[in-house]
Amino acid sequence: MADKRYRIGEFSKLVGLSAYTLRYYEDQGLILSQRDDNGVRYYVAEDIRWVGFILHLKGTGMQLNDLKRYVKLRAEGDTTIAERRQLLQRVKDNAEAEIAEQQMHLKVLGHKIDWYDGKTAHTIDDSESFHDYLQRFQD
Amino acid sequence: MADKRYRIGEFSKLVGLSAYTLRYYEDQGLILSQRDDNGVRYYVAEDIRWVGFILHLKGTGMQLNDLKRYVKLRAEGDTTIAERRQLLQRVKDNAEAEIAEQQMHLKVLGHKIDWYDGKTAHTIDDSESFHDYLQRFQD
DNA sequence: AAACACCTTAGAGTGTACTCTAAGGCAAGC
DNA sequence: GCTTGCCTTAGAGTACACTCTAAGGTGTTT
Repeated sequence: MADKRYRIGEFSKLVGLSAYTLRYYEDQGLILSQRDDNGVRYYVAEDIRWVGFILHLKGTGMQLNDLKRYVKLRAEGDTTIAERRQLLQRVKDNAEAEIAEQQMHLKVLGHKIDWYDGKTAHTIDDSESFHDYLQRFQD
Repeated sequence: MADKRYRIGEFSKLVGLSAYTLRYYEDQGLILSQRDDNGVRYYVAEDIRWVGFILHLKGTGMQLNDLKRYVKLRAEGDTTIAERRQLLQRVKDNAEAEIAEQQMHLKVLGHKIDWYDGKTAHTIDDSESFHDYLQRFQD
């Protein structure tokens, strides 16, 4: 495996981030790239995995600031593992709380859709407001 | 029930939106308010429920634009019920897809935390990278 | 030799949803 | 009579994460 080199255009398609964003992330310290003899960026397989992991973190709602802090800690070596773990745990707890809240809101939205269906099918009395209807599901 | 009137300051605390935001939402057509003899806004119990519902929709990730469209349709009367239902269904599908994605990302984040724990407790071999470790959970 | 892909710095622009200020004014309560 | 809370319009500011342009350049491919 002669460690294939990907230039920014190819890498961009590979990871699904624009070249702009890749340079921006590099500026921000999230990504590193190597350079060939002409100063042109290139990336290797390892970088695909790293960007992939960053995208997992971003996908949980982790913000750039926290991501930067995480990357900084990582660069400081194994002594920061506990701190990194803690940071990720906080992000995880946060994300889970947000999902729980969203699901609660979705429940109401689902009831509203059902209510429309009931009205349309006349299986819900014309006089029953959505607010009254919702009361039926107080659990 | 002499329909208690809430002025914007009190209402703001009640629904958890700043007075600025309430006026902004009114500008945007999401909320209506009534006025007393001096032109001062007031809200009634029904408005609490309406704002509550709006917050449920917002909480699912529905954007202001869609919210505006929804409110506009609502104002057009019963003939738009099918369209409203469709709009809400789209929002619901979207939200559910987003949650599913977030949960997928959260899974990886969870594994990373476990991996840190394994490293710290030395139950994961020093030589095993996170990427290798992750392979164990390919389901 | 032209087209193409890349490089740089610095800064402007985009979208979303607020959030606040300025500058004027009215009405009720202490 | 002063403070407090409200009113208006219009516009500026904030936060986040990009996204793009300008204006110059290098090196490779057709």
